[in-house]
Amino acid sequence: MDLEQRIARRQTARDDDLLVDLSPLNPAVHLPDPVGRGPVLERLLDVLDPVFDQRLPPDLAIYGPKGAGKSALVNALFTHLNDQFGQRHRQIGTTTRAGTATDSVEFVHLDAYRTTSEFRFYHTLLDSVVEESVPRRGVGTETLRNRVVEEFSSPTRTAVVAVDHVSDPDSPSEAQLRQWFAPFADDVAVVAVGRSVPDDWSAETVHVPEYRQHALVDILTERVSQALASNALGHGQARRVAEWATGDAHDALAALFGAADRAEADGANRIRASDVDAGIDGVPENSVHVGRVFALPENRRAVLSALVALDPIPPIDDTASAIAEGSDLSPATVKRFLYELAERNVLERVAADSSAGSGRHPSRVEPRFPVAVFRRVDAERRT
DNA sequence: GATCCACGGGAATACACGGATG
DNA sequence: CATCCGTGTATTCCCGTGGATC
Repeated sequence: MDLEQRIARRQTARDDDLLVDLSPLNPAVHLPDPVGRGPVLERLLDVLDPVFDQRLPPDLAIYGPKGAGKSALVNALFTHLNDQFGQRHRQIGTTTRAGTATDSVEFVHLDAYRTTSEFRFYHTLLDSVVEESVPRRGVGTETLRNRVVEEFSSPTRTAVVAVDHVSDPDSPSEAQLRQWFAPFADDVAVVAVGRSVPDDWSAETVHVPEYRQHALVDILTERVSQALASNALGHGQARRVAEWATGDAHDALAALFGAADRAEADGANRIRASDVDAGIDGVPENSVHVGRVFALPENRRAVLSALVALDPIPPIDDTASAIAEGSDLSPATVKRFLYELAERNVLERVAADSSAGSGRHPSRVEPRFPVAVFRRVDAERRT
């Protein structure tokens, strides 16, 4: 957010308004400049140093616990580096390959949650590297792969490709990714971002430790200052949330988002202790990152959207038919999706009341992500 | 050059079987 | 044992694309 936007937001926000703009409290939104990450950034720049001589850096694994800001770091760093080196994209309307190509290194940030098949992998990669749009249908995986290889066969074209969320159960394995990268491995440097270093990783590694208490408070304070009217949140409350979150920025932000959402709904002009309680309460233990929920395919998100509108959530069959009612999916399909989402830990199956008759008892699904954040952000993107 | 159609990947749906439960 | 949930998987459907055909 630039200064002009901030001023505009302040102008439209009246004095007694609690909220200026909730998006800085959305854990899935990355700020352009990470707070309090100087040493790690230095380490990353050390490893990436060859790009300053237009050369490819070594492969790199960035690892650290959930909510430590790995994605935010990579996102900010790659955005800046691309402005610096990715000159190719600045050439307007240039699709010719020969002649205009300059020595440049591109920085591509992929999300493994969204690149679940070989086809999607090549599609996303190609799409972020070429100007023209890449067909999503009617074209074979091999065709896409050949086009990617062709793109990178140009001697001046190289890229640093970060793959976020590797070695997660729902992501393709690192070995799998290796295989997909293999046809043009000499022309790209791979940055694997995840909770741990992939097995058999022989290249560079950079560890991103979890936030210290005070660092997390700083982050919360910074984001709150952009999101809420001044003095809307006491310092003690920020500390309390940071303490509860034990270094996990995602959970802390989600809790504050929920607190602000509730305070606003109540017409309060500041965040009260009870709002913080409720906000914390609205973040499940071992919560799934909301960004992951938003990365789900459109129809799954629509199903979740309808699910969080149900209160209370009935047993699965009733849930499925209630959701199917307002969509063009059949109840059987919705049910299938719900089980699939539970399998992927986005939802949790819990025992529904078991007093009913014979046979196996149905269950119910509960969200395992911060519902307040999802609900509000989802509603916004729908309008 | 216009039209047609087979192809490909993925999503939706159907279906069947295994196993939990009383 | 009867019943019905959960899950794996086969099948159908969808829909752009690009080459074949005329």
